[in-house]
Amino acid sequence: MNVSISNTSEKPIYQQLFEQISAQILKGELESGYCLPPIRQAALELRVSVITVKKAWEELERSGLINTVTGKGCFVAEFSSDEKLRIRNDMILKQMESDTAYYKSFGLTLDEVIELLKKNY
Amino acid sequence: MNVSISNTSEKPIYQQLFEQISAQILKGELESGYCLPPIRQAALELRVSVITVKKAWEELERSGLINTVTGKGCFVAEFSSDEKLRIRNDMILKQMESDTAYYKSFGLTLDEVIELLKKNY
DNA sequence: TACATTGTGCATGCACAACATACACAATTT
DNA sequence: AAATTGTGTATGTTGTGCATGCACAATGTA
Repeated sequence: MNVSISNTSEKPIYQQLFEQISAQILKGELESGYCLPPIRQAALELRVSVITVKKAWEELERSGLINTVTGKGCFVAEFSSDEKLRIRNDMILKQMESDTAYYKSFGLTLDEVIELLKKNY
Repeated sequence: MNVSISNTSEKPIYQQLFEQISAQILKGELESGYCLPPIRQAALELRVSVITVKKAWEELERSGLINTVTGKGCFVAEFSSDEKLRIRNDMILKQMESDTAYYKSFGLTLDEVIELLKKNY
């Protein structure tokens, strides 16, 4: 469990959790079959409610990233590297769509965006 | 009033309004001194509540983009092109910071991000 | 079976978005 | 001046989503 949550962030806690665990799975930091910590333990560790953790785990389940077994635990799903890459790109593209919409609304060109990115990445 | 709002968007209506009007002012589409439509008329036109419009106008006021005069109306503030550009860049940079944080969390390099941008902008 | 550990379901509190309505102030008309 | 119209403002209500605690069900182990 290598995650850090911010209570001041505008993003809901469960979403921060979901995003960080997702990234770790898709980057390969958490291997297939790995058992996530029990929601109670995670909740204790992160100082949030069990339900908040559960909600994040639910999102992971719905995205097909983990398999939940009542009474046993939550395990990172099995999928190929290709599949992993596809899911990662889907997530990133979905995010990028809304990002670019914002930039476009201010009249930015592609080159301007790239210029700003180079300065701030 | 050339704005379009989506009731299904995850973003609050007042924020959609704020972002679109902001962009129009900073792009120069709405000139200094221009009088925004009365909140009642805008509300009627957009089929939302007066209060939703007011909230968006309040954000504009707080950002220094308009001046509100009770009984008269809301007017686009006076500022130089330089100032306009500065505000625009501030808004975009603030957004880009959180965007890039997301990309980085998935382990994307700057080049990968630029590649994706070129494909989808 | 008995018990501990795991995830699940339900009811609550709180904050915020959106709404309808009524109010207060300024400009105009009479 | 007083009344009317047009403007933004304030109050109170409703619905939705985040976060919570506690009791329940399913699984594994002694």
